[in-house]
Amino acid sequence: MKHEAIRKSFERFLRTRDLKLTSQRSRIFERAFSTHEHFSAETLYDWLREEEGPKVSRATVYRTLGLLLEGRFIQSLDVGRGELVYEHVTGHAHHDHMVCLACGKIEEFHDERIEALQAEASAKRGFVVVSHAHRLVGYCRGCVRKARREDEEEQRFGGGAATE
Amino acid sequence: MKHEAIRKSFERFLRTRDLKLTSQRSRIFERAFSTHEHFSAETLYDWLREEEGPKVSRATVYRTLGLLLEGRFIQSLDVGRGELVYEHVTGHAHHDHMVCLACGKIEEFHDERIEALQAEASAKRGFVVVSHAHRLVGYCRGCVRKARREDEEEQRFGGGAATE
DNA sequence: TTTACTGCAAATTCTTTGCAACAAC
DNA sequence: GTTGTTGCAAAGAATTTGCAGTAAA
Repeated sequence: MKHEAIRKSFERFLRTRDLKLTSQRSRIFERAFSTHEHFSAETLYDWLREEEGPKVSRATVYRTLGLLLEGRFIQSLDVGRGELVYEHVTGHAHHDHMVCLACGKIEEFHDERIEALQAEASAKRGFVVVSHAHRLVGYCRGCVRKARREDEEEQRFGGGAATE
Repeated sequence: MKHEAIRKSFERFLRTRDLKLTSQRSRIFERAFSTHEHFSAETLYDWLREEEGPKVSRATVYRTLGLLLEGRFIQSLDVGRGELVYEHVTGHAHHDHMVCLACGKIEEFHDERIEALQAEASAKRGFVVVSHAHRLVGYCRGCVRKARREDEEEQRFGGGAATE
């Protein structure tokens, strides 16, 4: 689905629920869908603050994210501790995540075979799946390389004690 | 690994880090490992409050959970929004989770084939996995049945509008 | 004009922390 | 005795909420 169609869908969503299309909601929606990055409520709030346009308060960001979530336009994912992170789901194929502990980058991956096995496991238990979260936590290729380089240098120059 | 051995391992863990085995830590450890249920910090705190023994404050519960986490005796999992939930990992085979939205029950499942595909996906991207969280969210068999029965009764007796 | 929306600041929820008294080692 | 621990209450971080003014429809 392309941007234009998604926006229409959001407007329809608001109308069916007798909600109003305010300039704040519009800005939040546009900003959230103009990126392919994952973002937290705070990040989105910061973006909106830096860019020009009608003022949007933090409370409204949270409230609108709630709406987008209900409408299944976006999806939240828990990336370790702390704040929730969002990504748009409409117009974006389903996928799972790999979260890098060092740089925070979130890579997406997808494997039909895993999905099939998941379906099999839940069917066997009579469990009806509404959504699923599949997250691998570790170190991405770039950070692993970087760490390896640093280890080598440490060896070469003789470093101090290893600290965390 | 059986209980006795796990406790020894915990004591060893404390000793290597020059930490002390206090009655509070001991109680928290014993309580956490005496159940196969998943628990939150608050739940654990409540258990300790109801049962008799040396007083344990909420702060100490959090601090000790932190220690157990560092020592990989327990593992945390994000079950939807809000608080973190813990389970012991030592002496317990690896598994994934199905979380029921209706009753909150957490079922465990495991499939070697999924693990293998996960390993394949991460290897392909040069991603080094430290841990993973795989969670299916939905409705368990019991709750699905219950909901179905209620739907049938609603039809039979003619219910009002469906509300959330 | 009606009904919903927004910003603000205060409230909540979960978790962490500073500090003085206290208990392992 | 030392050094790490505890409880308490206050602090923090993320998110929610009550309310009076404001803006869509």
